[in-house]
Amino acid sequence: MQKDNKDYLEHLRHSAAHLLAAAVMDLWPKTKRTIGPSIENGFYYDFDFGKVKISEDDLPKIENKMHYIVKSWERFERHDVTKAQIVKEFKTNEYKQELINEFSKEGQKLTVYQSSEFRDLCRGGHIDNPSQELKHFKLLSIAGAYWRGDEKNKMLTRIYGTAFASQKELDEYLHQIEEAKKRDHRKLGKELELFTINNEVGQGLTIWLPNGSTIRREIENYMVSEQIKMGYKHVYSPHIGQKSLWEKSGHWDLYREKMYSPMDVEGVEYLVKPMTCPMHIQTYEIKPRSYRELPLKIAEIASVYRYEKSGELSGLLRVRAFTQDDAHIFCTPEQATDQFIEVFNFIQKLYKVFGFENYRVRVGIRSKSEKYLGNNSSWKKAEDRVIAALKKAKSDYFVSEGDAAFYGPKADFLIKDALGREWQCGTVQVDFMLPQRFGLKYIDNDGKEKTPVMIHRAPLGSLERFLSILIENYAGAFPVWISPVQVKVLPVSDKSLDYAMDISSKLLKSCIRVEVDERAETLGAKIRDAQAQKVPYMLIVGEKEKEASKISVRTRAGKDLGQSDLSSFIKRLKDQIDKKALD
RNA sequence: GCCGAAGUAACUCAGUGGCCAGAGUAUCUGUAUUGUAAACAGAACGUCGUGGGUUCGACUCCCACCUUCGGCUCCA
Repeated sequence: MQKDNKDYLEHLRHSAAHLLAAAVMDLWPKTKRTIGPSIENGFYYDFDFGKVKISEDDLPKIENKMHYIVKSWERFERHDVTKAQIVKEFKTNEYKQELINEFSKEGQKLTVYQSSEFRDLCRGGHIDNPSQELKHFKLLSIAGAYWRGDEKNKMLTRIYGTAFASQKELDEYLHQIEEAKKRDHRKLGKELELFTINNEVGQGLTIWLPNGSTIRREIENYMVSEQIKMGYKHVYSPHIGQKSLWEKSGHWDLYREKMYSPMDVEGVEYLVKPMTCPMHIQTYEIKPRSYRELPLKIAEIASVYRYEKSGELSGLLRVRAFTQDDAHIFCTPEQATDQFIEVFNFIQKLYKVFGFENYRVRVGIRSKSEKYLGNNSSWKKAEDRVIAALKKAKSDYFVSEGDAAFYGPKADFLIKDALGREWQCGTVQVDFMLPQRFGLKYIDNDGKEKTPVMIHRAPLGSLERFLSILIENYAGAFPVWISPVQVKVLPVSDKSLDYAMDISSKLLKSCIRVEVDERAETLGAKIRDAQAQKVPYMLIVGEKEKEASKISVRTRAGKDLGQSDLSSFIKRLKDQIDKKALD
């Protein structure tokens, strides 16, 4: 098999997982091993260590053992086994027993793969000769993981590692991880003074600092103006509302664990809003609606509050108060597909503007569970509608069972952060349930009352999450249109400070975000600091520029663009801002 | 919430069971007035995450808690 082949890498990593298990069993013979697949960037193996505590300090020891064991592994031998044989072999391992029972029930053939002394229940997918090929691996971390991914099950110890065909590729991968950490939005958020999350305010609660607020405001303004062009109507709604609102919507029943406890206001229970749908429904209900008004698109940049378990919080990626670029489209059933496609295309357009190309679309449909409202036929209809719309939009997608909202199927946009982790951002959801529950109606052209369809959508998802990925994507060097400071004026010495202030006020009048570095520092230091702040343009002004009534332009890429006059610089900058040029 | 790790100055990080815990950067003061990535000097800055315990003595050892990080579960 070709060594640069994706399957080869999977086989290599799966083989490494076997080797990891062998090393662990050698070091801690009482351990119960479970499963060890290859994953996107490596592999893992889950163990039940019993009473033994394993920590990251043990990883080098395990790695050494792996290097030792692999020398005697010249092949993976396949053995077909009967259920009776294999049950006996793993008689003290309830996890393997569970797998064996399941596999044999499904009529699968049971196979064991053996290398040297080590045998494992496995369906195959290995490299030919581990002693020759399996040399370049590293164990990376330890984590807890529930058996079969279920919170109700016992927590096992998962050991993560990675393996490559060559040392060079392994080193490159490890280097790449180190590089990615430099783009971490939490690190950049501090360095560039974008936001702060501290414990005085509370876990998962963001304060946007001036720089971050500027970025956010630009994006919000852009969203609002684009949506106005598409016929959206923007509203404002309160942050709390009576609990009965969410009882009516069904959220209280199905989503309660995500909401903060009700507060008592003069004997009536209120909730801090975890989502805005019921509020927007009120805007629909103010008067009888005609089919002529549909689609009615109600939008709001809306802050919502959801309880996330403390261990789930992560920088801006997962917070307890976040802001959605929310909207609800009320339309006729006939309009639903086209409305869905319009939203879908809008999201794709937005992501292009922000420079995201590597995202995936996940279609969430129901699973066999109790957590959904409504009956089978309306669900089937809605799911078919979403998939038909995606086909019509000619988009690639993958279907994921169990990822539907409780009121309907949805399509989510998944974007990767610096470390390659995927996060759900944009979402479009088709909803036949809430209009019914709230008794929404419109008068159709035949004079009859009908129930509209609702489309819930948030193209960016959460501004907090979207911005964190944006920060990492740009490594803090934002496109000019959203850069907190677009131009930094650097006087060569105090002598040119007046001229610098003059330039600055002209830029301000042209609505350019500008700052003057007034410090009595050397020019070199001023440049260095402006560079560290990733300011797109530095204007260097000294005696020469003052004399010629010009400015010298330097970019954050370190390019000296030479002298130009201010008006042509402003014109070029404005143009770049208007075009939302990526750089 | 669960598993594992970490927490020392505003930031990045050294450090040792024993005088008063250090460095660089940032801050403040002074000098230099500077031409495309770091001027020089001085000053100030710490409940060593919090609370208990062991000890003659704890930043260091033990316990509990808090927060953060990597995962799991959950999710925008």
